[in-house]
Amino acid sequence: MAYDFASIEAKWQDRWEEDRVFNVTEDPTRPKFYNVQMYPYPSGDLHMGHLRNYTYVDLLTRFHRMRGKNVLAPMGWDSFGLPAENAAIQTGVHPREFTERQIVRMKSQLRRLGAVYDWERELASHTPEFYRWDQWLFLQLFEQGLAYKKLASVNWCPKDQTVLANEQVVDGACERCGTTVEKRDLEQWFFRITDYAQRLLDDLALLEDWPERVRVMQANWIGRSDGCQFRMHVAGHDLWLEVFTTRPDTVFGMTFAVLAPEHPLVDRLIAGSDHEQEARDYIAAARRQSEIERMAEGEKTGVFTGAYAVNPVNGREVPIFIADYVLMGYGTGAIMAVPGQDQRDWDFARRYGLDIIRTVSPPPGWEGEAYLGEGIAINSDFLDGLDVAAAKKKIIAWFEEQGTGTGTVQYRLRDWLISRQRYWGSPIPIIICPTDGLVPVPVEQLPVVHPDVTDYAPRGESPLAAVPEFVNVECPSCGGPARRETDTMDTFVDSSWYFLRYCDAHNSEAIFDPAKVAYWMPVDQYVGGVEHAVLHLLYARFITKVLHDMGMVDVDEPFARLFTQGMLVKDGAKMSKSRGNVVAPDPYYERFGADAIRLFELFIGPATDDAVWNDNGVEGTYRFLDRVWRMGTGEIGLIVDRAEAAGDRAILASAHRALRKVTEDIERFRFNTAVAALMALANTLADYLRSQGGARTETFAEAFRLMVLMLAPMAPHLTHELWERRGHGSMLATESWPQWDPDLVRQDSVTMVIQVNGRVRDRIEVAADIDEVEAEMIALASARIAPYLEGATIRRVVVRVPTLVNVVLS
RNA sequence: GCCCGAGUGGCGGAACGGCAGACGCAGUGGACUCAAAAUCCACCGGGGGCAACCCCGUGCGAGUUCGAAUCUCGCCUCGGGCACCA
Repeated sequence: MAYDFASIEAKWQDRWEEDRVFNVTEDPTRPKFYNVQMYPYPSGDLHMGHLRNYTYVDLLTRFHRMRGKNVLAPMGWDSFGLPAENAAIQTGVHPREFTERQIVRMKSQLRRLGAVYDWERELASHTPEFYRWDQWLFLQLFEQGLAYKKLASVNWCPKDQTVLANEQVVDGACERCGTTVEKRDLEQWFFRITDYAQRLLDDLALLEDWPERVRVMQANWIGRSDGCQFRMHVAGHDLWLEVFTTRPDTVFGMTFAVLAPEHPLVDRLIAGSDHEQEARDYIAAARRQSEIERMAEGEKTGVFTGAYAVNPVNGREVPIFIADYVLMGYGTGAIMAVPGQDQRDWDFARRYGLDIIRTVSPPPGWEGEAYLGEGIAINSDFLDGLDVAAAKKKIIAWFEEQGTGTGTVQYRLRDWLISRQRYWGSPIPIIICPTDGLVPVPVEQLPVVHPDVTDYAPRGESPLAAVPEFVNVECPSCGGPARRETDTMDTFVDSSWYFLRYCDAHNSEAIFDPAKVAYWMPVDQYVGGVEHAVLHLLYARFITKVLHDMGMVDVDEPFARLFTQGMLVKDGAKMSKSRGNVVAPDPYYERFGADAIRLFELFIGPATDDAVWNDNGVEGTYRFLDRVWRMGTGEIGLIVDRAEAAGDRAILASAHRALRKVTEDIERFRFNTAVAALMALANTLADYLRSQGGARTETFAEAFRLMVLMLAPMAPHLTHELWERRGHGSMLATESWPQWDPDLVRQDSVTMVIQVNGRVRDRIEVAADIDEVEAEMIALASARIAPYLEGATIRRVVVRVPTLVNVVLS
């Protein structure tokens, strides 16, 4: 009888829902397990690559549930964002309608996989019930000075007609559409994430159960540099130039200084100088270029200002240049240039014929250009003879004594730009009043809801700006006429706190009840793609810390354990709609069923690694499941009066060993080997059945029962049906995960390998508790190794009981 | 350029410093069948041998060790992250 997966799947998907098996509440008597998958953008159809992730999370939900945990597995939708809006531009369909249709579709596909969630906590960021609290959160940050608006040079995507956060610019292009990003000076809203830079960096150390590479990526992104900021007098001007350097120890080697083209002092330095026109042309050219164009030049270019800076340590006057290799956004936008110890300065000095002075002695035989390594200070007056660290310390102390400089720390991290000039996001709840400035929308007026518009096309400002009844309001403070802010928030604002909202998803009085959050947080297991290593994961950590500081969340870090799964690859590329290499699951559902798909997704390779799609793989796991089904549903034919046979203890032992392996493998996210262990067990049981002439003994029934329990989180439909049919109970999902019996797991006899000079020459079955003397005796008595011993001298015998003896001959 | 990973059969991959290739896919041969599908059985890294067996083999080259896919060093290749960040 073939396995009728279609009706079995439908039956159990209904049962899990009707019986509310995975709906949970706070229960202080049981350990909790908060299991969250990064909530998806509702893009509609799931392909095999997506199903891999959903299978992992669902397996964890079911596994931990069976282990007695109070498991919360919620699901929601990251449902604001550009795809719905771009679809609206093309079709005129309201983004809400489009989005909600996609959600319905995606939900049915999750159900079809057999993925279970506490759907009563479902949330979607595009709903006023949700984004009301986005806006509330914004106002909290605003009150604390953590949300602010400023004129800044920002990244602008000309295609999407909106600004982008630094984190959303990849290789100088828009992360979403790939268009080269431009720089524009615009008034924009920022979150002051830089206030948290040090804590975000320090607390990475607490995240022991995060992948190392994600922590490294975040640390690099935050980019702490310890250095020194000092000021230099501009000769002949009443001006001082502030520079930042990480190598203050090399200050005696400064032969010029450089300002970024956007530096505010530039104007005054060049005014009236012989070089004024040349400098203005250069600055204008630099402004026209994007950052990647600037970099693509390769050669470092610049222009002399005509002014000189006075090196505070030796009074030497050095020329001040303007060059676009110095960035306004980092440090002070001005540097001291030490070509002897910095390759970029070296390149520039060579091009413009500037002096090069070495201040750190390179090792003998050094033939490179700028020397960046360790060494002893030279040509540096009172620093001479010191190593780099000591020289840094001494020169910083010197600057501090003089009052012209100080040791400082710089971060690469910039404030998070959260304004977007688009429609489909949370409106920023601010009113701009000519008299009172930026006035928060009173909390009781939240949410600020999108008005419907007829034209979604981006025009450099949000389509909301075209709706007078939305824009024109009374100032809540003075009652005078005012305008609403029309920018919406970056969707990463939504995703930086949604996992808190799941804890109390329907609270209409507050963002959440801190007591409920205290029960569920932190997220015990967070699962998602590594592409979020610096975006979402950094923002979520930041917002959690802000809420922690407000006393609303007791934890300081949101995600105790992070798992970043590998991607599914086909034809040499990540499976994705845009690449056109997706494999749709439908034919596989129809031919092999959800459990076979799930099992293949688990089996395909290590969960952390990218895996290559194989068209025949699902059929393979289907064959395995079908074999299990046939084994479990054949005539039971229990031999009750049968004496225990030799193989009985062996198959029980196999089942218990598999149980230990499967348990440990799941705990370590080694799902592929867990599946392999179950396949091996099924093979063992099949061999046993054959040896018994097909009769199902009680021993078989027990071993089989264990196998069904182990398989339950992986292939839930089939195992639930077998469990019920075999009379074990009506709901496998709530059964306890079995415990292996150490007596059965223990091996009585093992294969001992006998090597001669490290090469295997014989294998002998021995008792597992054999002692070293006996092992050596047995080994040396082996007929197989006798020929090797002839005429040779035994130099040494290495014995590792009970598995190995190595006879070393001279 | 800097910082991480990873290189094992035809393929995906297994392997506490101790039997390389578990498990599966593909393939080959066989059983069942009028035939096919499904299922079941056997084989399945390369070379030699009738065989028992032997030799070679985990990207390349050294090293440590009784013993290395695994540890160390140096290369090569691929993937990822960062990148005029002073």
